[in-house]
Amino acid sequence: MRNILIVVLGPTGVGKTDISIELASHFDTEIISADSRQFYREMSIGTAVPSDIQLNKINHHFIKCLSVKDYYSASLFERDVLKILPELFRRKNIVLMIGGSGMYIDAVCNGIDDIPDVDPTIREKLTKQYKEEGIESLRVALKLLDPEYYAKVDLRNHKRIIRALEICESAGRPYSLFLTKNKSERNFGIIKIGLERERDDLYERINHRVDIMVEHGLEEETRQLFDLRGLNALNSVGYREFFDFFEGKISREKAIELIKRNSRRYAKRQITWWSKDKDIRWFKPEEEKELIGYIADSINTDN
RNA sequence: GGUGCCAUAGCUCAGUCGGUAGAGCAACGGACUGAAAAUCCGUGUGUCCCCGGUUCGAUUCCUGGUGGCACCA
Repeated sequence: MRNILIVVLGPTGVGKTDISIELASHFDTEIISADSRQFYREMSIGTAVPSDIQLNKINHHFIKCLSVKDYYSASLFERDVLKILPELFRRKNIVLMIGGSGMYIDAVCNGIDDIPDVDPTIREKLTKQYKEEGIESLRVALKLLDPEYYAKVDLRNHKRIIRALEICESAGRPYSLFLTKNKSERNFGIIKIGLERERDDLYERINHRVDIMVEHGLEEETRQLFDLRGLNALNSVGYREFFDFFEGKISREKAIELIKRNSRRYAKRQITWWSKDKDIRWFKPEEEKELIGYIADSINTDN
């Protein structure tokens, strides 16, 4: 039987964790987390990592394996997942990958173009330029270095422009030359499962989950990370809002309210990301039997 | 029971000296290749409480309801 990676995705708060534990038990396998914030061991409460009970019951990978100080990326995730998969497939025919980080999931499923590494000081320099001279100066540079990308990039999004510029400068060639969009071949099958809920239901769960996080000590977890708040990993929902509270910019109540709102908006962005992926088969969380049946059928048909 | 005030977007409210309406928040839609829980773009979504009346035309003025609030009993 061919090896298969079963990807379970869905917006934040939809109930991925609980179902993934059920699925892993049922199919007797392990879980790869594809959540770009659950990687960090300093961030537990605010990222809703699986409970210790769940972690003890099922073998998890890529949970709390990094420090917020570490650099990480979708590309590194692709590399690291492809590195451990052969060993997992030696033990199990199917492996679960659960998460909500669309780009990370795509990197594993489709691959991501090979683009040279960049010296961090180049990005720092460009970021400084952006802050001091504004986005127009970045546009001018990009138009010169990579007119092709300039023509199609969102010229109001400084992160996209900085990314392109740092590659141009670092590689000495236009960024657009590296973007092949070719899909990588994988030597395993992939089944994508999406979990969905009615919007009202999802938002209610998100709001409630934030209250639970606060009860469980999110404020304290965040306070301990205050000095590191400039790090990218901490530019995350649930953390940035509390940092603003600690700095006196907003009230505690406002911070909690904003965590709820920003979580809802994040969920919407996730839904948008997956809306065009026709390979995803969507299920409601209560359709667990159908879901298990679908996976079992897929395993038998996929060759 | 009486008197007064109010009723407009999901919420809080503004406004139209009569020509079918707009702010904030919330919400909705979209983009996305090593920062992605990031970053960026777009969109008012409305029986102006209800039934009548006056008027060419009523969300606006008038009668009567209904609901809410306040005060007096």
